[in-house]
Amino acid sequence: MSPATTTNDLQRSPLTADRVLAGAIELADRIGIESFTIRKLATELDVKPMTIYYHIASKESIIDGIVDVVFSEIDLPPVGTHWKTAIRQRCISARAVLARHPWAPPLMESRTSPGSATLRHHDAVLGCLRRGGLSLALTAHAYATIDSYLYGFALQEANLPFNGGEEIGDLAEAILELLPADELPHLVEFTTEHVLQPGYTFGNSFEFGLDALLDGIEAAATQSESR
Amino acid sequence: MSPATTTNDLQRSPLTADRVLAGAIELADRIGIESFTIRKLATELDVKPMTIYYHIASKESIIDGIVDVVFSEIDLPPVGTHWKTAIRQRCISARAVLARHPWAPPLMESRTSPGSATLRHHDAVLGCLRRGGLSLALTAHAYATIDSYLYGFALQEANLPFNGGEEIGDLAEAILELLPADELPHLVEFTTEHVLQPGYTFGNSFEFGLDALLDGIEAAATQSESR
DNA sequence: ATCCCTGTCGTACTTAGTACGATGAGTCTT
DNA sequence: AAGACTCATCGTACTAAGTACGACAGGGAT
Repeated sequence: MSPATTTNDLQRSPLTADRVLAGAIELADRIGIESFTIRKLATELDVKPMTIYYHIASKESIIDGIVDVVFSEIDLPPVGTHWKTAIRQRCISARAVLARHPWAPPLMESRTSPGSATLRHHDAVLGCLRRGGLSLALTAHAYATIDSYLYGFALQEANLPFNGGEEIGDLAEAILELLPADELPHLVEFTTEHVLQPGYTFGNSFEFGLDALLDGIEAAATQSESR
Repeated sequence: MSPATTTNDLQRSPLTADRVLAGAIELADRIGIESFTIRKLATELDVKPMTIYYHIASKESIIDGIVDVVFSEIDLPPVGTHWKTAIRQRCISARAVLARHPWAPPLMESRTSPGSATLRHHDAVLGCLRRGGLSLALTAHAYATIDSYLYGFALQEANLPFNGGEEIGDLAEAILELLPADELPHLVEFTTEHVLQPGYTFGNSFEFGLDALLDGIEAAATQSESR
């Protein structure tokens, strides 16, 4: 048997930086970013830890890389649509992406070396607002505000101590037993009469807030136009 | 010399959980939460690492504790004021507090065992909205939305790669050199014509967004009232 | 005097990031 | 074909950090 054709590790295609990032995202999605370690990633990739360091410089640069991948997954605001609609679509896409990657929100705004997908994303959003007629100053305000809402919402949604709609009851009841009901009447009311009601989901509030925000921004935009 | 009165470590009052938390906050403010270690905290408190573990259960419980302290620093919405004004005040106070403790935003919404100050804070905000006449459902939406904005903004503000108004130029220019200007025209325009202009601060956008949001919520509230 | 409680600490184990250099499999040159 | 060079992988080992376990000192209380 010729040594080139019949090896039993055919799937041993050489590791690449991209495969490291893909594996890292999968692992982070599964176990969370706090328990994410190079050693576990190596096991996941069927490789020894130090092999990873041939392809990437450090754990930090892996974080940089996967954050950029997350940005690349978010739909850009479509061109040729009214800015409000376009931004709305982009925000809804972003929320879906961030829900897939709950570890991402705290990281996305804290990277000091943005990747190319990140830069392209920001450029597209800025372009959308500018083409919509917003001034530079208003664009800055709008972008800061919208992304604050987006990341804040995703941050909260990702970190809720419950995930679907089952555990929430147990948790809420456990907390309710701990806390002095007479001192925290509104929290008790809120929990029992709203959160514990069937059908409640935190995520329900997303579009409410998004629309409130976009309306407010549009109002400010038309107002500053006519001034 | 009597051994009781003349010791040279008079300040050696026994360590308490509160002093551990206070020291932890100071240290985190100074060096950031990522480099915060029990060993450094021990040095700061002039004590050996294991002494800390007599007063607190784990590093995680320190985090729980200092997050609760941060909540306690935020002004509660004043009672007897219109909900919009009261919430506005509370948000402005919160932003100031979170700016003092830049490590806090990503943690505040991710604790599964909230402290008593945290619970009291949430109760006060919920009470403010309810007394303002908002329905339970609208209160939930409003609270989720407002806090999303708050944490998101603080998160971004805390993680900006610059701090005052000086380094921003260096950084922006460094990035500008790296990125292909013709592919990212809006980002280049935004950076050079707005961010690099004197007087620009990210924080300027806070009240703009806050008011846009509160206006939007108020509109939704009056609309659902008259329905 | 004995016992015990409280607060502090020394030692040591574990997990994790990663520096350094060795090694085997191609590939290229002469 | 033989040596040289590159690529990708890995073994070893150092360092930093969280923390389990138990020793120990000093000051009551019996």
